[in-house]
Amino acid sequence: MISQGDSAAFGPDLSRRRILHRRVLRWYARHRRALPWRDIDDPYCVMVSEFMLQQTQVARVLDHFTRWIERFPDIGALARASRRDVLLAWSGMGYNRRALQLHAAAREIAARYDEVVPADPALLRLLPGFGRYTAHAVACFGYRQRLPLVEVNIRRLLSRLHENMREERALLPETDIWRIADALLPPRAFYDWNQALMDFGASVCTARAPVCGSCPLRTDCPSAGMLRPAAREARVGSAAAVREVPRRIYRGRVVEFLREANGHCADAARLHEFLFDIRGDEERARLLDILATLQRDGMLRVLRGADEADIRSFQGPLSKLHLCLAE
DNA sequence: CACTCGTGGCC
DNA sequence: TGGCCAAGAGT
Repeated sequence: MISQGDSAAFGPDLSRRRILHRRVLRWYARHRRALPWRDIDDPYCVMVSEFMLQQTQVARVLDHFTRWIERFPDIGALARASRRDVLLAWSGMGYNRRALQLHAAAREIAARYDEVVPADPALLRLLPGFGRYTAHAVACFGYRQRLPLVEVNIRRLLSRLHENMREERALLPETDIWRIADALLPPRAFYDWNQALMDFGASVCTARAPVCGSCPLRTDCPSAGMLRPAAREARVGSAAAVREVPRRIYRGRVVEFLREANGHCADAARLHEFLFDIRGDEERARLLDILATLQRDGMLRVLRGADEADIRSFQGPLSKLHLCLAE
């Protein structure tokens, strides 16, 4: 990827870019967090950390990462594990499909690549759960390859650094940010640079109330001191309008319920009681819909006489519907 | 491309 | 207190 070389704040100007690199890396040397997946040489550990970190704060991952590595120390161990054990070990992390994708990726790496995580981002990109960010992150942090990264922290930071943003929530389009990230990537210190930008975005250039006053980039940044909080969305309709609970909340509760079933099967009637205070036809349909999507995603197994295509068409009493965590 | 996917902390 | 947010990916 080549910089467009237009009016990009730092793109064409090499000396300004170097100043920026120095300021960020100096800040990083002073304020970097000690993270167990940082500056290690095991691409598998990097891969695990990157999956855990998808849409998840560092603090939560710190609670799970080391235990996970002890439980599944390498690609082979994870590939040989059952889905059930993987889902149990993932408890508390959220977005349970990530666990299944990590598992599926490990099995594919074991089968196709002799348990060696590919170094080529184009190959990584083909594995389940690997988008552009994760493929570049594993190649960069696992194999020391010079590749740009864009996730939420970097997107926010580079947006503000590139243009005068007026609202905290405002972001430049992601395609623009990838181009900017590529143009700003230092020739040698790219590993620390990528790590530094994420730390910096998490603690200085934050989503809400960024601390521009003490920011080492404030003289470089067109948005410094200009960011105002996003306006609150006015409530539409009646003041008491209640937002419906998203399906994924119930999905999470179902999976957690099945984890605690401790290997035994649960029947849908108990799940129905567990999920809903008021239980009518609507709640029954809601439950069957939830179970159908969980089954589709391979998170649970449904045991019952007839093998109908869709659980949603189940007619009998819920107590006759037995299910358990995926094998 | 807008929507879906968990969980918990934050102000 | 409830809406927003967090090292994104899949559809």
